[in-house]
Amino acid sequence: MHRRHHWGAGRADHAVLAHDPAPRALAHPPRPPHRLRAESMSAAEPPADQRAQRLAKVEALRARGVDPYPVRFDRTLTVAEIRDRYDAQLEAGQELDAPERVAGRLMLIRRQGKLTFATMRDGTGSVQLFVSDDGLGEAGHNEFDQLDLGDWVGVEGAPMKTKRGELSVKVTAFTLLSKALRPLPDKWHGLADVDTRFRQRYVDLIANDDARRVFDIRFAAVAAIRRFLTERGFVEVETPVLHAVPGGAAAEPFVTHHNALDIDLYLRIALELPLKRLLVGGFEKVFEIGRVFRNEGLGWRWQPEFTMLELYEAFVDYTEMMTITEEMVAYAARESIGGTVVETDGQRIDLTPPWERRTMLDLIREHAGAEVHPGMPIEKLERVCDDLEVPRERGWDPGKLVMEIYEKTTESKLVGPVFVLDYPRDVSPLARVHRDDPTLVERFEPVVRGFELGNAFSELNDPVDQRERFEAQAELAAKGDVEAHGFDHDYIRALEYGLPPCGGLGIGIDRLAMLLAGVSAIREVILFPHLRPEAD
RNA sequence: GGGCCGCUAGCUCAGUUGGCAGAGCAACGGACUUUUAAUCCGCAGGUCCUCGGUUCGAUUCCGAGGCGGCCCA
Repeated sequence: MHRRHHWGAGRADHAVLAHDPAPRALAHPPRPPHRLRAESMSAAEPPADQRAQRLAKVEALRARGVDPYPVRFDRTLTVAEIRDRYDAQLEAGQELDAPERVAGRLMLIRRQGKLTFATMRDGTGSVQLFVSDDGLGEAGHNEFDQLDLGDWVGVEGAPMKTKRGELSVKVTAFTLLSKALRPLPDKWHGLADVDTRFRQRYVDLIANDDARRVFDIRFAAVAAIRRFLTERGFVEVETPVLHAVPGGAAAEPFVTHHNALDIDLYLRIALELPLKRLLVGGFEKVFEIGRVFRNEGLGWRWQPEFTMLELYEAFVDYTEMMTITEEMVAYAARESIGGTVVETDGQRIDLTPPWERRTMLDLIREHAGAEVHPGMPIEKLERVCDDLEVPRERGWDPGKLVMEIYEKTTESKLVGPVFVLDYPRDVSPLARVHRDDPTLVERFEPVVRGFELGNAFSELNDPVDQRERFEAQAELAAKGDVEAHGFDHDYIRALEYGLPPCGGLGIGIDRLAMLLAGVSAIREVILFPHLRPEAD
């Protein structure tokens, strides 16, 4: 049984008492209306600071024995349920007499003489509150008018429709549920300052409807992916975030330290190697959705931590990964945005399978007009680079040059969705050599809107070949490449027990969310993106 | 890391060719019993990001720094 201060008056009061287990008339007898302001501050010199004014209200409430932060409120319906149940059956001007209890945040208040209209929002939507002396009594109405925008309130009242036909709750009792000390941003313009939007995402979510929409899409898509994979027999697993040898991608890791063992550990840069160990162990279809960390700059599509989906399936190759990718992304789109067509930047992109499949070399020919191949003499490739004004560094091998040409001249032009197939072997130390060309690997990236959504291989399962690839990476590391793949001896040992032939796929969940929500910055799809710390 | 741009009231934004700092919303006081970003009248609210410099005087000009944005690497 919980006490609450629930304002009601006159005949409405009895309706409250009838089903309120804590008779508030005993705990908090009605008292004459009074102005908080008059008792807490001088009329001639009101505090300028809105927060101070609201704090004074909190103190005034406490002084009268009213808890401005009561422990709970039992509602009978959500706002959406009120709307579903009563919107169609009420006509303008009609009132019911069966009260409901709803709770939410006050978003707008319109005072019209002796009436007060307020817009209250909960997690499901907004509904208007109709407050009058008739319903709440003069004292209760005065008390209601002490509420501020942003306050959480619980109200009791019957559904009604105003003369203009607006579905409302005719308030016969109310409780302050949580006093907001800070004023909301501009009710029309919302919160626009980019810095503040990300630092104080909670305010962004209150003030900007679009912020909430983006996250609803993201989390609906993630839930859909889980369903999609689970229904196909994939098992969701969890593998360590702390790695002794960071691997599975080309990236610089974050370093941390384990005190008891006195060793440095690395935050994972990919999920890949532990998951493939599971296939060695006999799992045939596994996936993990998890945070990975890469120690690089912040940019419109870069964040130091982001979310990856990786999945591995035994006995299949990368062509099966293409099928899974296009079907899974289309499913996630239907479940999150209701269709497979996304429109952004004036571009209309149809994610309906099947997606186009093109080799990287073919796409470079089309978009850069250059004939390249990782089997070409390196001097020739360097000349192509220079002709195309693609910056290169001394020591790059042919595969790296081809990859760089692709990334600088072609990738951003691909609207897609398109599977870019068959990458140079030199830049793909974990992928199986291509069945038709020893300088390539069986790898693809799904590309949409000019950037890759993920990465997939026919996985390399030959331990001798894998050892040679790691050795090549170690040479790069010795030359100073901080992104070279670490030599993971245990991974080689695992392969020596036998990894079945398998396909693997990684999808950048943040990038997928960007695509589905139609936003162009990764920060928009991450609830609390990293920024430089605020100055004190 | 480099270049350019921004930082002014709680929020959204003007503005000052160097001389008491402006609006809308929010707040505060008032009018209004069916509003919808209500309207109307009145009234308050500022470390003009920070620190230095120039100047009789700096929010404005100069320099350094902080945070953010865009472009480039």
